[in-house]
Amino acid sequence: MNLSERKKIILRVVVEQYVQMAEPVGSKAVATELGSSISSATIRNEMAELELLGLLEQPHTSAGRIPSALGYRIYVNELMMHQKISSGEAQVINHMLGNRPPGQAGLVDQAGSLASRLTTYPAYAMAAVTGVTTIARFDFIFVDSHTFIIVTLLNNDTVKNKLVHLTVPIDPHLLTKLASIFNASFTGIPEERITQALINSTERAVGDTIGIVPVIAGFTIELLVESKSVDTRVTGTMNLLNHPEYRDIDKAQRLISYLSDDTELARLPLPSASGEVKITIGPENLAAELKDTSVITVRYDVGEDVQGIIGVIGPTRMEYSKVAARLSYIAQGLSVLLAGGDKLQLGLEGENSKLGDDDIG
Amino acid sequence: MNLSERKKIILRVVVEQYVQMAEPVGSKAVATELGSSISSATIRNEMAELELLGLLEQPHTSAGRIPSALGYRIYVNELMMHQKISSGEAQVINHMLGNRPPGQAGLVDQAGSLASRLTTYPAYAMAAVTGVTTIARFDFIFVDSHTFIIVTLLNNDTVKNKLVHLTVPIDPHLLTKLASIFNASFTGIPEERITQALINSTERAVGDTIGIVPVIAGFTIELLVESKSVDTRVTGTMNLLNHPEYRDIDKAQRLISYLSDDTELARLPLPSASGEVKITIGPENLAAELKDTSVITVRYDVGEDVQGIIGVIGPTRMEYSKVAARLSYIAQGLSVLLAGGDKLQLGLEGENSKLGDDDIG
DNA sequence: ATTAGCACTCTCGACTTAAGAGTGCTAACG
DNA sequence: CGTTAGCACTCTTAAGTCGAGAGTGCTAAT
Repeated sequence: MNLSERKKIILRVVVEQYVQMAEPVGSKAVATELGSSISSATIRNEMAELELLGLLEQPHTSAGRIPSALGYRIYVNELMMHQKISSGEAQVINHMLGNRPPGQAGLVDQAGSLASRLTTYPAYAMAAVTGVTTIARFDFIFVDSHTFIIVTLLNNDTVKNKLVHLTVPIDPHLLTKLASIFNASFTGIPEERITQALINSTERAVGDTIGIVPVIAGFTIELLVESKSVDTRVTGTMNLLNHPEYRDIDKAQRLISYLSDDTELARLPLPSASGEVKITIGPENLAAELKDTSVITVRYDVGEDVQGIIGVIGPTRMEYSKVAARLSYIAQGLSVLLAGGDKLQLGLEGENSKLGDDDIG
Repeated sequence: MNLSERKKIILRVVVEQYVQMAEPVGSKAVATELGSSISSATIRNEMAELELLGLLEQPHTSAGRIPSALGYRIYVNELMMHQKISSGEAQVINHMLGNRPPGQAGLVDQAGSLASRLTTYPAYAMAAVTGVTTIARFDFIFVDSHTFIIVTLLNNDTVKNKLVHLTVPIDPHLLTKLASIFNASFTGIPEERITQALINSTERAVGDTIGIVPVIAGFTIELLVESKSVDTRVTGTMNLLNHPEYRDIDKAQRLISYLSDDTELARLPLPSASGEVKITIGPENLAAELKDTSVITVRYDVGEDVQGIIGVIGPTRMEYSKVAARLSYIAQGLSVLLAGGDKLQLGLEGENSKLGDDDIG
């Protein structure tokens, strides 16, 4: 869009004033903001033209003007100052991502709640594993004659376990045999290849008479299926209520119920590259429920396999630059922490290593 | 409180009408509800007396009457029909508690969300472990020269694990040694008794030069501390917005922010016996924020050690009998499922056993 | 003791009005 | 020709007015 320099300035001022005040801004307000270098009458003319161009709108004849979706778009693309996060804020974010309370839900969760707190909008976080998950290794721990533990190491370096109680006694040697057979035939294969045929043949190979093989296989399948699922968390939903556009309970509720539907959230726009911030404004959203809300998402990648999204949803009247900067910073932090965070370094100069708790459970 | 039979009937009708309609009920409404066996004038007199007794209130001179907190109390204690849950509802509850999606948060979580859905009020669920948690057994699995897995079995039959990466190679024999030493000195003791002195002496006994003992000890402490924590979940907060008393956003927000404070929630009234339903009405609550909300809680016990609370918070105008019945049923279900749910039965007549996923993680 | 009747009170929505904000237009100016 | 001062006009919003409706309390009759 080719706008005169003056129109750009005026558009920017209107957007910024409106974002801050949540009320239509009039020609006079713009004039004083500009230090009265231009008269309000001139600004009136310019604003009328900006309205013709579809960048501003008038809620009613005798009110100031507010940006249209297109106006926000121009602002975001061309006029917005890309602000850097302050070093103080950076420290807060680092601190909170680093010192998450143990036993709490995972890091991604924490990132979501951090995002919603820092932006005062509802945030959602989703972590997806795009690579194929397989079991790298099985171990079976004999506890007592009626109890053993299944321990599996996945190819993404997480450990999962299950305690199994039996009603018939089990021979420790059987567990050893099970381990070697499962390690031979169930490791390194994706969930689709754990077929009933494989289970049956394994059962025969083990000489299993008490149905222990299907149980282990079932546990394995469950793990692998679960690791495929994209799980999404939404936090800070009630932040909505702080913003005047959601004083209307029904409006708030419509958005809230939209936000609590995971399948809908999965359809939100995804940034195509790691670190990229994607801003979708009002009607640019496919979902009708979001036609006057904006979505800002940022993607973070961890290695090649894992990628995740953090996003914030709020009214179109949003502090785009601030939100984008903070999200972006959080995403960076996540990439770093997730890449190296839960591997414990030992044996060097006795550094004060931190425990990751991702796999505890 | 000694009330004439007629006053009791009138009070009951007023409460029930008001609970349903959310609007003050007048003498005429009561009369028609009673099939006009008594005239509205008589009822007016009775209602005036009930107001003098402090059981009814008038929002303003020319409106109907609404129950006071005391009125609700009398209703709950003396007049309420203790309704049984319908068999259809029971089935729904059973089904949802049984078929929770794998990989989802725990059963308690599910129970909370079930409670909020069935009652249309915000619900909170909290599970507390009152017994002392200790480690029953350690195992260390050698993965490769720089990696091993810590597997611990707790005395409450859950398994926790952690993957440890090392920067220096480790000898498998060291792991065997570690296992025997940790099993000898770290099992069966509560977190308080894992002192720095114990860690130091263990380190010497192992001949640990790479700082591996403190890491394992640290993990252990973390586990035991975590197992002590009471974690509380609140679900369905947004249900509030469906109820007319929370059309006022500020009021809703005050309660919502109260609900998101775990430490406040921990102070809510607790039923003293398992299965008991405790109802706290409006100003009976200690917290000022709850002065016009009611809290219904029910306790469930699992064995001797674990006990938990499920509660529902809503406006004083609440369907007490319905909520109490449903909560009570959910609590029963939880007790049963938690007592036996995650132990897998094997080796009998090949029953179709279900996998519990509480410890998978 | 109960009830019909009635005057009284209070809320609520509809309507009116005045103030205020902001605009668009016209005419004057450099 | 672009800019600006001035002004009539429009529209929203808050405050005030008014009447209908609901429900009460009281009185008097049964």
